Amino acid sequence: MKIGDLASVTGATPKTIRFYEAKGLMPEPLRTTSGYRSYGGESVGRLEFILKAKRLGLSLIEIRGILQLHDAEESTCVHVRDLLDQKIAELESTIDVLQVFKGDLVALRNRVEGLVDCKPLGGDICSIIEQSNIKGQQAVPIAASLP
Amino acid sequence: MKIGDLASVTGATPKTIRFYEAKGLMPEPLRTTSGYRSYGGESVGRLEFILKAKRLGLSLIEIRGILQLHDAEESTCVHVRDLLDQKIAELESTIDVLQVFKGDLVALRNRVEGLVDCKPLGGDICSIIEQSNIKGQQAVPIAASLP
DNA sequence: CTTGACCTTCCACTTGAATGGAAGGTTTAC
DNA sequence: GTAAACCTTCCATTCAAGTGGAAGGTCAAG
Repeated sequence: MKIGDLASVTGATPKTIRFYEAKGLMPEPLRTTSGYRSYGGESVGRLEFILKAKRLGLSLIEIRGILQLHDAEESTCVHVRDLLDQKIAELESTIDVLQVFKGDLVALRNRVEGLVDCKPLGGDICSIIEQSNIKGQQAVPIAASLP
Repeated sequence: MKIGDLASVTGATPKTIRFYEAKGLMPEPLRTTSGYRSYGGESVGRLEFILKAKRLGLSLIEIRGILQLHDAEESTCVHVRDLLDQKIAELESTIDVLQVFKGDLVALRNRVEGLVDCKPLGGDICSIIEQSNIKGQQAVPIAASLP
């Protein structure tokens, strides 16, 4: 099975498969005499596992950690469950933050409901923003990339 | 006012101020004879505006758009309100996605509650992940960077 | 006069997960 | 036998919003 076959079976691209190999997620496959990567059927499972784990929100680093445990023939179960717990906790905290933030934005938005022309007096640039009072040091990243 | 003064008044760093200048958010300031940037008081307002807008979750590109309207002496109000509406809609959709996703993760987590050793049979790598069935093509980015 | 705190420009690096493309070798289909 | 479709490696680029650091100029205090 060549890299393009593995790619089309799993829905990945050859580029991505080589990238996962370089990152230590996919093992180095056998090569044909001409140097082409040659995969066995087990590679399909491995790659599908990676893609599935990615869909669970695990990073490539985390997935590599699981695969290394597996490759060392150690149980991955407890480790993976801890990872899941951690992801759930992160999700909860993210959702909380976003909800508070959305509340702030909605409040600001409602306050400026009727404005049509707010060309500000004095040196101000935009009174909507200048009258905002959002706490926090960092921007909240919104919809960075979603499924 | 030198760049370090502007930085300490606003809480930014000189690096960041130069960066905003390079990106077209801060105008090119006057220079002293020795080449030092020399800012007037209006620069404080401008930079504070940028920092405030960032806290509202606007990107530097979006902020630059507002500033360009302002610099062209056009009203920014309707534009900014639209931006706010858009951010709020994005937030809502993000929160929805994260909540569904968290539900999926919790369900999966509960299903594997009692497992201690899940060394999988056959060619499987980790039955927790292999028994997952999360839809969506992309990973969900969790807590990428929060305030 | 020298030390240290500023300032200047420019270039590279960070994170994460790939993707784009060049230059060249191979295999398959007709 | 040749053209298309693959494959290889390697290097650069993407996105965002900066940060790190080097090499060198300037300014104020003591």
